[in-house]
Amino acid sequence: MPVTTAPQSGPLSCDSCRIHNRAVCAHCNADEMVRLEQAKFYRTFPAGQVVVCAGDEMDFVGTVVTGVATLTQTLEDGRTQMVGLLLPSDFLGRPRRIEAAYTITAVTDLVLCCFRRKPFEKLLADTPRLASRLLEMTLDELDAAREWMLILGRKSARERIASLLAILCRREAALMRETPSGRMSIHLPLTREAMADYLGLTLETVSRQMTALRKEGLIDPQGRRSIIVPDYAQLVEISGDDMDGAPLV
Amino acid sequence: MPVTTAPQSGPLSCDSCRIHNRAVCAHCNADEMVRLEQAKFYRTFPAGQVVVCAGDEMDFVGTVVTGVATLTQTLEDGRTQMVGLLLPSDFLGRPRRIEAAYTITAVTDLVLCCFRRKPFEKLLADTPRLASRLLEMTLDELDAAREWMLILGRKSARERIASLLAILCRREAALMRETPSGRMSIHLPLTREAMADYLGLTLETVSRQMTALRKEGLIDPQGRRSIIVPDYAQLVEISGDDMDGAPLV
DNA sequence: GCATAAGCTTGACCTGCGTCAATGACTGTT
DNA sequence: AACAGTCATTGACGCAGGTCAAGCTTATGC
Repeated sequence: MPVTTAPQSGPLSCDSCRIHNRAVCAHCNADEMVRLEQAKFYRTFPAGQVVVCAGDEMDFVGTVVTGVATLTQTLEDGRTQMVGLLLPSDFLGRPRRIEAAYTITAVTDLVLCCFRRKPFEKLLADTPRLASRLLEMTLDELDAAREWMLILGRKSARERIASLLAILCRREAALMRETPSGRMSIHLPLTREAMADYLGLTLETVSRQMTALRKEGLIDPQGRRSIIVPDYAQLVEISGDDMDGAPLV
Repeated sequence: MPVTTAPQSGPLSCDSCRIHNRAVCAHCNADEMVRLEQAKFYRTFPAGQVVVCAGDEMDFVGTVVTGVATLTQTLEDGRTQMVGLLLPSDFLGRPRRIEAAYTITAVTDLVLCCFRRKPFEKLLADTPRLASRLLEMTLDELDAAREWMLILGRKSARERIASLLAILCRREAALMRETPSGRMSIHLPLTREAMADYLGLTLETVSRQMTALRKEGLIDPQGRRSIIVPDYAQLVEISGDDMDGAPLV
């Protein structure tokens, strides 16, 4: 499988790391960063590759540096539900757990900043600032999961699509340290099938609703991986939310 | 509103606390427990009462000592989704956040062991064992939320009901420090409407599926708040899971 | 260039669950 | 006993979204 976007792998320095300020190491001081830098190592995965399968042993934890990965759960008969979408700065793996609870898949080329699990647990115990940041991030993830539960439990297909696009807008804006508004252009790394797995729908339904939104002028697809949202507020309007939602990471 | 089960409120000692070993304070040593004991206070709520509304200021955090509470989210048009079910030993509130993100409601008479938010944040910062336990509990809640997402996104009504009952079996067993198996009797504190809010269904659908499961002999309701499960394994069977799921808290 | 595959769109049809509505069961009150 | 209120059950009906199937677009390999 060819690597289409060159992953920035190799020994990056934490000084120049573009996700440091949002990652698990964000609150560490200089001394602590030295220790982290000594223990870290990078791993890369090409688009489409499985990072770990649910149930497999996972002897590392890490942070997404570039690319996108998904967490998915599957029933015996093949029904699949995405339960996490990992974007740059998101943390993966769980301290003190050996077996992976979910299947992690690289959906684009992926660069991870990793730590072996045991040494990371030691660092966690010795570095309150690291532990406190991890708690904060986990609580944010829990909030995101709960917003997602509302989508899965109570929203129509149309509202679900709009909700997903709105979430991606907010993420995109957060990266630029802005609040989402007006006309926006977002990157959509997911296939229709991945969107369906995210939203608890079938890929046909996703496709139909995307077509409908396009025809109504609510979205304007640019090629296969990018979308222009002419009016963010309008998107939120039809997502069913009343806009006062927490600033979802 | 009459109090039907006498809440064990009043100044309980942490020594005799029946949920200590599963609560946020579980890993604290004697010194730390002294400090917690000085800061704690109990609050009680009668069944049906709202503890806090989403968006309201919440100046405390706490642990469920006895009773059951729910976290719910609501869309403007009234659609409601439960996003958390708080049983004894579960933690509520979020350090460093003032506004409640969800509506918390007592579904039975409820006793909470509370701390004012600010002092608790101080304790968290000074007590690694407290912080580490809170992280562990939050990660467990995140796992539970993700299992729930699979239910909401991909399971049929029948499977959802079975999943909920299986989860309650596991919780019931965990309380007794056993693994669920064979014939079990579980307490069901939720109304049909609350079950529907949990499962992303309507109360009519819940009622119909409960009737169907009863007629098939998979459950045997005892009055309105209690159910006998003749065969736990069979319940898991029809829940769609393949049984190897994580031991869900 | 063509071949193959992966992903997307669209149509026709069907079904599981939601909606609306009536009735029943239980509990506490006067 | 009669009642009022809450919660649960059951039926009739309709529709949103699932299923199955065909064809289209775009990308990649030879």
